[in-house]
Amino acid sequence: MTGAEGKSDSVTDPARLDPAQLDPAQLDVARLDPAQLDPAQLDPAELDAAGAEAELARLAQEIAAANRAYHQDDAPIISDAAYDALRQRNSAIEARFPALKRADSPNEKVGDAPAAGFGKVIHAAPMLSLENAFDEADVIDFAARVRKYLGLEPQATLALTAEPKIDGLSLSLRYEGGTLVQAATRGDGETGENVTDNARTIADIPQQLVGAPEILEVRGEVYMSHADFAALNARQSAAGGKTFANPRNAAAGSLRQLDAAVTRARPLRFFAYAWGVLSDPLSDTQSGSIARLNDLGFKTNPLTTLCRSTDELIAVYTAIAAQRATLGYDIDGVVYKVDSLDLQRRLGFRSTTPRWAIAHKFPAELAWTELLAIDIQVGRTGALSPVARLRPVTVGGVVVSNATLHNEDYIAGRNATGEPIRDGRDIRVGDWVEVYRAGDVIPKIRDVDPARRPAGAIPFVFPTLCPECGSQALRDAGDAVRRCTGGMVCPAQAVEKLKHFVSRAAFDIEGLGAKQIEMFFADPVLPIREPADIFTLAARDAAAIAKLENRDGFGEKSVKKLFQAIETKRIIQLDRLIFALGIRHVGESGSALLAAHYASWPAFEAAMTTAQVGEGAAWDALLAIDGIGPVVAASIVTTFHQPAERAAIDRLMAHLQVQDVAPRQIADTPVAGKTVVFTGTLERMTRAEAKARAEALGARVAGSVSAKTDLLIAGPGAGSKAKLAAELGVETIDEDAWLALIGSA
DNA sequence: GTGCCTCGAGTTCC
DNA sequence: CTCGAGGCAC
Repeated sequence: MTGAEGKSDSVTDPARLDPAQLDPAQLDVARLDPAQLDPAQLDPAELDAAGAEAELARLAQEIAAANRAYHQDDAPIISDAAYDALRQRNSAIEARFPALKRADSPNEKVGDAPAAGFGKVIHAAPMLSLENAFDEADVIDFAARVRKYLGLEPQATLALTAEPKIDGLSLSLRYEGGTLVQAATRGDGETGENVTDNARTIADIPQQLVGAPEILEVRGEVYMSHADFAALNARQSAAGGKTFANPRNAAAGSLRQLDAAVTRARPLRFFAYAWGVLSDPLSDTQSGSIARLNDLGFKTNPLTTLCRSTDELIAVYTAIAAQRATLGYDIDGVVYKVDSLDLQRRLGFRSTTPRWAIAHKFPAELAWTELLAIDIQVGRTGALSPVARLRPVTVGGVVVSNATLHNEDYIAGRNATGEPIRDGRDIRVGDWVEVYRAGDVIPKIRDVDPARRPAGAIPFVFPTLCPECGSQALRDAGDAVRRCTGGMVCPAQAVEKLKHFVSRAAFDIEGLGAKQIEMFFADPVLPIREPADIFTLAARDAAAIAKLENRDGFGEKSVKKLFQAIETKRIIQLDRLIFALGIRHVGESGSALLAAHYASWPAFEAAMTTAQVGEGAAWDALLAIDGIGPVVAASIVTTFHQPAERAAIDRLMAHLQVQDVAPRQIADTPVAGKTVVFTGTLERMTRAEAKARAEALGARVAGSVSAKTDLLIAGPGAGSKAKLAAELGVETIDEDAWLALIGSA
C-alpha cells in the first residue's frame, strides 16, 4: 500500500490517497465525525455563512501547508488520517455553502483513488493512443486528410517517419537534470502507475543522461524478445511456476512486480519512440528527435525510416511485414508520423489521438472453431446482445471462448442498412466460425464456413421476449438493437444499472464492484436492489442478525472498509451524480455539460421536472446547451417523468449531499468566451486549423455572422460576411491582426 | 440532406 | 476497441 501509511513516496499525492486504505482505527474518529477531531470546531451543519467562509479559508491554508510539507519537504506534518479529515470537513462545508467555494479550493484537485500496489502518476502530458489504419486505403486517406488540414499544395512533399509498432507496453520516463526520477505506465493515458523501481532494473533504460534537456520525458515501449520469453517460460515451468501466454503478457507481468528484484531477473528491453514534456526541443523533426534520443543513450528501433510519399510508407510497411518473423520480438503494425514538429504542432490533437500519426496494423490473426451456443445478455438500457460461446481456441496468443455477435442483423448476415455481409451467410449454432481479436483485444466472429455446417442446423431465432424477465423485447425502426421493455422490473437491467451506478466515473465505491453488486442484488437478508439501498446498507446490517462480517469473503475489516467507502460517497459531485443515474444517451460528457449548465442539483431537478418534451421554456433551455439535442433531452425529461424512476431518484437523494460544480473556468486568453467567425482566404493556416486553434483558446467558432458574433477575421476575398459584419457593427480584423491577438504561440 | 466528429454502450480477457 | 448513432457544421 504505497504511501497509505504515510510513508514517504514522493510521487503519491496525498490528495489522491484512497481513504479505504487507511488504518480503520484512525478513520473511525476522523471520518465519521470530523468535527470531533477538535471540539472547538462546529459541525458544518451548524455554521453560518460567515463562519463557513472563515473556516474554508483556514482549511485551504492548512491543507496547502500539509501538501507542501508532504511534497516539497518530504516531511509530513500531520497523519494521513488527519489530512483526510481536513479535506472531508472542507468538502462538507463546500457542499453546504457552494457559493463560498474558494477559487483555491483543495477539492479542485481531488481525483480518483489509486489501485492498490503502485502509486499513481498523473502524466504531465497525456499519453495518447493512435488512430488505426487497416489497409492502404486508410493510409491514403490519412495522408490526404493531413495535407488538406495543412492546406499543402498537391506537389508539395510531406515527409513522414515509419517505424515498427512494438507489441509491449508503453512507459514514460522522466529525467530531471539528466537523472531518471520517475517511470510510469500508460494507465488510462491521463494517470499511470509509478513503476520507477522496476524500470531502473531494465538495462536499456539509462539512469543518467549527459547533455539532455533539464526536463525530459522519454516515452517508449517495454517488451521481451522471443528468445528471452521462451527461456523465461522454460525457467518458470521448471520451477513449477506459471508460464506466460505471450511475450507481451510476460513483459507486462514482469514490469508490474511489486518486488523490483523479480523484475530485475526478467529480461526486459526498451525502445524509445516519443517524448512528453521537455524543457528544450530535441530537434525540429520527429526523425531528428529520435536520432537525438539515440545519441543520449536510448535504444531506438533501427527500422525507423524517413519517407516522402504514401508509396514509400507502404513500401516500408511491406518490408517490415516481411521481416516480422525474424525480428526476434513481436510487432503488430507500422506507425507513421508527420516528420516536421512544426506541422505536428499545427495539426494538433482530436480528443484522444494526434492528427499527425496513424498506426497501420497488420492483419489480425485468425482461427477457426466451433460455435457451441448463442446466449443473449441484457444490458443496462435493456439492449439484448448475442454472445457466441465457442470451443476454446488460441487466437493471437490468447485462448478465446466467448465473442460478441453484435446484434440480430449481424447473425442473420446483414449490416445495419440491410446490405449483406459475409455474402449474406447467417451464423447458426454448430457452425464453424472464424474468430479474430479486433484491435488485438475484443474477440469477434468474422466469417462462417457453409461447407462445414452440420446437417439439421437451423437459423438462429432472435428472441422477442426478454430472456431475463419475459417482457416484450422491441426493436425500433432504424435501430440495430432490440430492447427489453421491462425497465426497472427486469432484474438484468436493475443489476446492470447498479453496476453502472458504482462504476469508476460514477460513484466509484471501493469494495463495491460488479461482483459485489451481483451478490447483494440476490441477497435475501441485505439486498441492494436500487441505488438508495447502498446508503442504507450499514444501518440495515447493524439491525440484522445475520451480519455481513460473518459471510464468506467478508471479514470485520473489509466490512468496515466497505461501509467507510460508502460513507465518503454521500457527498458527490453533481456531474458524477447525473452520470450515475444511468439515463440513456447521457454519458460522462453529457453529464458534465448538464452539471456545468444547471450548476446545482435543485436547479437541474426542477428544470427536468418542469420540462415537457418538445415544448416550453425549460425544454428550449435544455436544447440550447451546446451538445444536447432532442434525443438526449427527451431521454432525460422522460426519465424524470416516469413515476417509478422518479421515486427511486428521490429515495436516493434523501441520502446524498450534492457538491455543486464550480462555474466553468474561463480560459485566460483574449478570445475566451468570444464568438468568432472566419471568412475569406486565410493565408497562414487552413480553416480547420484556425478553428481548432481558436477553440483551444476558449473561443466559439461559428460559420456565419450574426448579432452574437464578437469578432470577424476576414482574409482577402471576404464578401457578404464582411459586409454584414460592418452593418451589424461587428469588429473585423485581418489574419495578421488575429495572429497578433492570440500571440501566435 | 450529407458528412464529419465525438460520444455512448456493449464487450473480452488478464 | 469498435460500432452505431446523436449533434452539428456545411
